[in-house]
Amino acid sequence: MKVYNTLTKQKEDFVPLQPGKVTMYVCGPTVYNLIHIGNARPMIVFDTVRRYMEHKGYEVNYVSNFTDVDDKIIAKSIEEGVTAEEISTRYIAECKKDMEGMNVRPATTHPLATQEIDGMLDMISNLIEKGYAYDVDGTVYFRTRKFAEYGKLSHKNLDDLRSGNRTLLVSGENQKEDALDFVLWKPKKEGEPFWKSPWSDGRPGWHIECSVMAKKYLGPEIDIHAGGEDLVFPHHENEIAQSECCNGVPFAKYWLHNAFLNIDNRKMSKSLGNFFTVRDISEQYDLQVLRFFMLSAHYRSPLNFSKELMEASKNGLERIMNAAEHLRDLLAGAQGEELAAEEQVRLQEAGSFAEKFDAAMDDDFNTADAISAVFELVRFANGNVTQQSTKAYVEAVYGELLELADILGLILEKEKEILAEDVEKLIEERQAARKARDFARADEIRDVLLAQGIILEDTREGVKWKKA
RNA sequence: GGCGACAUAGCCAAGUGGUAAGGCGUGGGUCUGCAACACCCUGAUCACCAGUUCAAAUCUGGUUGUCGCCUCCA
Repeated sequence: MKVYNTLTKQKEDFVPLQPGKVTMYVCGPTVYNLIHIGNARPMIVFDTVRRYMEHKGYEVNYVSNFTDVDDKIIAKSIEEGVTAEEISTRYIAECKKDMEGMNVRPATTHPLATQEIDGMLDMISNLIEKGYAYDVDGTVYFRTRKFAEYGKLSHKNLDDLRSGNRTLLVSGENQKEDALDFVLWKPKKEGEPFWKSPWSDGRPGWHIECSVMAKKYLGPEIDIHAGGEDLVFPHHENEIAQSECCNGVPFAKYWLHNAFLNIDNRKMSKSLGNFFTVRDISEQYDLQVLRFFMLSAHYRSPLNFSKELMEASKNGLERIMNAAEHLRDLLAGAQGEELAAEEQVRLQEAGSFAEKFDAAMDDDFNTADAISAVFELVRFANGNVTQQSTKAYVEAVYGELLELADILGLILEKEKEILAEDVEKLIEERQAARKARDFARADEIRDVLLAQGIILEDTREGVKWKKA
């Protein structure tokens, strides 16, 4: 399996630190509002990475934080006149709902920054002791010049960064020894939440939390650290500095970053009015469609979002769902526990799609290519599985389809819904009318049900219905 | 200003040296009372120019264009 490592700017063979096990840390959202569809991309992409790793037999310890102390959360709490905790608790719950809708599995651990303050105090103290950090009037800064490898992840020329650095306007910032030094701890302002520390009553800087949580839950050295590409600098660069100076070992072996999601080829922003929350999308689409859409491009390519593309994704996903449903129908009536000779041959062909799928995923998680293998399997199933097929054969093909879909986090099984009694009666009446070749009445009933949001389809296996 | 990415059919999107996957959409056909599903058929020489090579979408150089990071940001 090859993965693209931002650190080395190339695809590398994936070799975990411990055979059979993968430790993975993914930077999670700051919970000051409903998550937007941009937040959803790393969630979906790295959830898929996790699923594929597990499919390959790895035991994955997956940690993703919620940042629950931050300027924006405080601003929101002041705006609403409630505590910061109330804001973060609310939006963590909402985020989990959205994740469920997108079929993003809960992490092994979802740590909260506010629950890890002690660990942060320890790490900051350690960095000060070693000379990697300094305290100026209660604010603690990381001394970037002391860490020779600073910049290795983002491949930046630090002198350019320094000279290009804008004037330090923020009060207190001019106390820094170097323009690139960043905050580990900052004193509270009036009315803000705070914790006691040797330096001041205050709160941690943004970067320190991830270093601490990754270490606590995964250890000082981890396999994969992932997040959005905007986090490469400064967030992940700073994490490396903190963790490696504190722990004395390389922090993460592989750094994975997803590209941004754009709207009409522009970055999503509130000021442009092209800002969508996952919740907005869920009002119009099953969030599975959003997931399918996100996986239709490679995670390192920018992806453009639009209504047209969502429609296309919806139709494409429906094709896969239709095939699965068709197979389920065939399975219900199929006989024969043993494959026919011809079926054994055909099944090898079907298996080639799973091989193609794995080959695509092995190549830096090429989900777009993997999806094409799923479509090829769908076409195979639509054309090669019939009412004459043995049960063993139908099961094998159906099982393969479900397995591939599950790696992508797509749920093809539908819960059986029960129709109201009067609707059932109308459907029966329509079947009778069709038998009597009273098509006018049959079509009339179909229109009546359509108005109720129920679509009827007459198939070889009988009448089917679905919600519009 | 510094650094970087990308440019493949109407749309989306794979494809890093050997002659263009897949999906959506369009049009035609088969099946079905019709519709839907499904199946078959339908489409590109890969931004432009030059070079390397027996051979390039794929390598090199240049041009044009789009985008991102350098500041909170997934």
